[in-house]
Amino acid sequence: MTYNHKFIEKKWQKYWDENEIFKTDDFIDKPKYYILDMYPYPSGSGLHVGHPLGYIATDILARYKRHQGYNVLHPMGWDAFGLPAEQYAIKTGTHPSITTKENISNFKRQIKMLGFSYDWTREINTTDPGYVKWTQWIFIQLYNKGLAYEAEVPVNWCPELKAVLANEEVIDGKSDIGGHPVLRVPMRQWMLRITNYAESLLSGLDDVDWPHSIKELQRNWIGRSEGTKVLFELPSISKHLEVFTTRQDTLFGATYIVIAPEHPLVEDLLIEDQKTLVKNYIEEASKKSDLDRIELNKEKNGVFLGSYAINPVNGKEIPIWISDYVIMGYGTGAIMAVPGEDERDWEFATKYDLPIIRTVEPSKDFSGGAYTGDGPAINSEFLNGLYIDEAKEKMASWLEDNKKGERTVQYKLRDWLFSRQRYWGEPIPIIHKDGKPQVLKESDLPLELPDVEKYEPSGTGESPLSNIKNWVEVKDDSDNIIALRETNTMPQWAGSCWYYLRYLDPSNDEKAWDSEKEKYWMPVDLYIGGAEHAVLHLLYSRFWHHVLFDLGLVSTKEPFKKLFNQGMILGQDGSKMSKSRGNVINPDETVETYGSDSMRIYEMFMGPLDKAKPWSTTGLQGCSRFIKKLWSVLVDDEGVLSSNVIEKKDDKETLQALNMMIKKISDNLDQIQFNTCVSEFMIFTNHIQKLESINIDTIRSFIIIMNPFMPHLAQELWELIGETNELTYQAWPDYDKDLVISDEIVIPIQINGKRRSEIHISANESESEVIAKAKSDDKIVSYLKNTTIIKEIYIKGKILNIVIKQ
RNA sequence: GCCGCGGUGGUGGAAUUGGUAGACACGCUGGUCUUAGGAACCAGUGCCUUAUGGCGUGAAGGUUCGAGUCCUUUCCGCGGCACCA
Repeated sequence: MTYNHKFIEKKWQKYWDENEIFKTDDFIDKPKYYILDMYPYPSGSGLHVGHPLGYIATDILARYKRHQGYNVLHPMGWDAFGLPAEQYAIKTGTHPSITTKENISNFKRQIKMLGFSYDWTREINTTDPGYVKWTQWIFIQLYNKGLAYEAEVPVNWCPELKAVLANEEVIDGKSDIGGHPVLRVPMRQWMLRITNYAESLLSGLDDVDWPHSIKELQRNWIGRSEGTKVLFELPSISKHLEVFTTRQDTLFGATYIVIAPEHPLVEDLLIEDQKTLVKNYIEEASKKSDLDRIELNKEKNGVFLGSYAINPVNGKEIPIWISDYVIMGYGTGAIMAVPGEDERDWEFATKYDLPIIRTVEPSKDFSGGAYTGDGPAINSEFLNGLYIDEAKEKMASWLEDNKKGERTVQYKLRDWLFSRQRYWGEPIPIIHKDGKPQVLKESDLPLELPDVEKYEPSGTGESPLSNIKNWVEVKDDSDNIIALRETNTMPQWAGSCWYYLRYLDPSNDEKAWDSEKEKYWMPVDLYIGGAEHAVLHLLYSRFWHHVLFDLGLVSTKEPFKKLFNQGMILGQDGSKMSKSRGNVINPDETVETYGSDSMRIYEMFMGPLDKAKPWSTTGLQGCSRFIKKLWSVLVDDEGVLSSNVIEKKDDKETLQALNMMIKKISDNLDQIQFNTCVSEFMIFTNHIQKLESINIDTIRSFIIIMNPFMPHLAQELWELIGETNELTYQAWPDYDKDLVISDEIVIPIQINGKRRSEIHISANESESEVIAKAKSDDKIVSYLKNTTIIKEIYIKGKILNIVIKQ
């Protein structure tokens, strides 16, 4: 009987469900292991085969850890607020909650057909009122801690989407979703003070086991740089201008100042003669979208304001210009230009014929413009001769001693724009009374979304909620004053900032989570998901977690101890899977034709989990063939256990093969290397296929170690060998150290590092025996004729190299 | 431009971390079986060459008894950031 995946897979999925095999209890007396997937946004188009890649990996590890005796928490849920459901609502009038519900049920069906061992009793949905309540509650904690505030800020306004986007949602001046142009428009927004946590978020990276590249990405995003704030006197208006620089050592070479067009002192510093020019320039600059700014990147433009500043180190008057290559959002929005040592300043100075003074002696072979390398200081009085690091130190001290500046640290990280002018998101739990914001009482949570007739944003940037008068207006009975609800909603990331905490206690109505449960389960031991969330979700959720830690609400500073990014599965043509390319592989068809075990092991067999690799249907067929082969080796034509599987003692070779496989699979699982595990199964299967009979105990161990990868097949075989204990909780087999080495070893013999022959030795032969044997090998004898042996290098059990001279 | 990652057969990829390069699989070739196709099974398959032998991990150098692995230079690809002072 050939392997019937349809019947067998359904049978065991039903069994797991009905018996709640994967339900996880809190506080039981086993070491805990929390293994988390990045939960999906349930889109209308369903999964393609790339989506479950990470879920297969976590499922394998979750099952492996259960075999190892861990209490495993492995939950799944839905990130269900978001734009697509809302845009669908705008088009069709269908309420997003209906679309969301349908999509979730389709996603759940697809995820379940792959036989994952989730504890579905902990399933969460970010749009459930019971979940929204606590998302809003956390917002209130942030607000009360002074980390949420309103501000009139230039935002990324996308006219096409009629929405304001976060910096992270804008790619090259276009919206991440849809690629529409994005403009800079000032609007009232809710902001979260993530910048207060810049240092904490940066230093926390040292304590987590994350991929090097993701840590670097976050470090770059936070963008810490050390320098000084330098005070330049402005004699014409009797004020000071603050400038941030990391190159205070070049201060003697600062020949002019550039400030951002939005800088508050522009107005004061502007002289009458330059007014028209400057006003025009500012207007042009403010109209530019991000896209324009990038396109105009090549040519720097600016205008002289007409006023001068005093260089604090030598008292010289230097002109003040404006240019949009200086941006208001970073540092102080003003720079001291040192064309001698900065390429941008060099370009600008050359264009407008501004003076250039070198303050670092370029190396002899240097022939360019700005010199950014190291060298002794020149033209810099008390700094002359000092190299950059020393000169920086000395200048920083001089500035501090003379009250002309101070050392500071700057970050690139900006505050997080937290409001969206949308319907389908968590309402921000704020009312505006007498024009002042107030948070809702905890007892008023959750603040649910009202029903609306039109989902379209108002077009002026206000959310559809602003049209619902009887929702927006709230009358307080005590004073009869009408207060107005906040009509902005939270961005999609809000729910995912803390969902991993809700899994710990998903139906608690009294608290967001029970603190004893939190202490038992946290931190997440392993978190697997796509690298595209490197600076969005992963930075935002760390930020919330750091705040919750400071509030004493969680017990660990970092939420995710170990992070692993799965790679993408590409189409058969090697390009990204997408509908427009027509190269999408549907998992429904794959599972229907080949079964979920085949799909699971194929996705693992394709290559390293973190690499991008193309789908191959013939490769999948190979895995399917392997499963059929394995089945036919162990099960006979009538569908019962093969008569070759018996009580007997296995030959040594088979025992070695088994123990070798156990060792390699255990080692590889610990290192998240699944492709080689699948090879091991194939090698072992090829071996036992040749045997006339095999010990049932060997098969029992084999079934346990294959279970994480091919759980349906494993369960069926487990039943066929007559086992009645629950397979999921069987102990992982140990390997016998003496049996992972074969008795007979092949030793290659090299002459001067080139392989010339090989000899067979037994494991315990001594060096001199091996050398003697090698020297009597026919080929080696001929190579050694008429030569002198200089050296013999023997690496035990591995290789022998004989170094000779002619 | 800056930061990070990577380049191994016709293809996906192995290689105990300095010790037989190409495990395992796909594909291909030949064979067995079959009316035929498919499936299954057996054998072969890095390149050049007649067996012998030589060459081979993007390229060029270096360290070493020995380099895919370490060092230097260089080329190419991918991901991220991008006037951040």
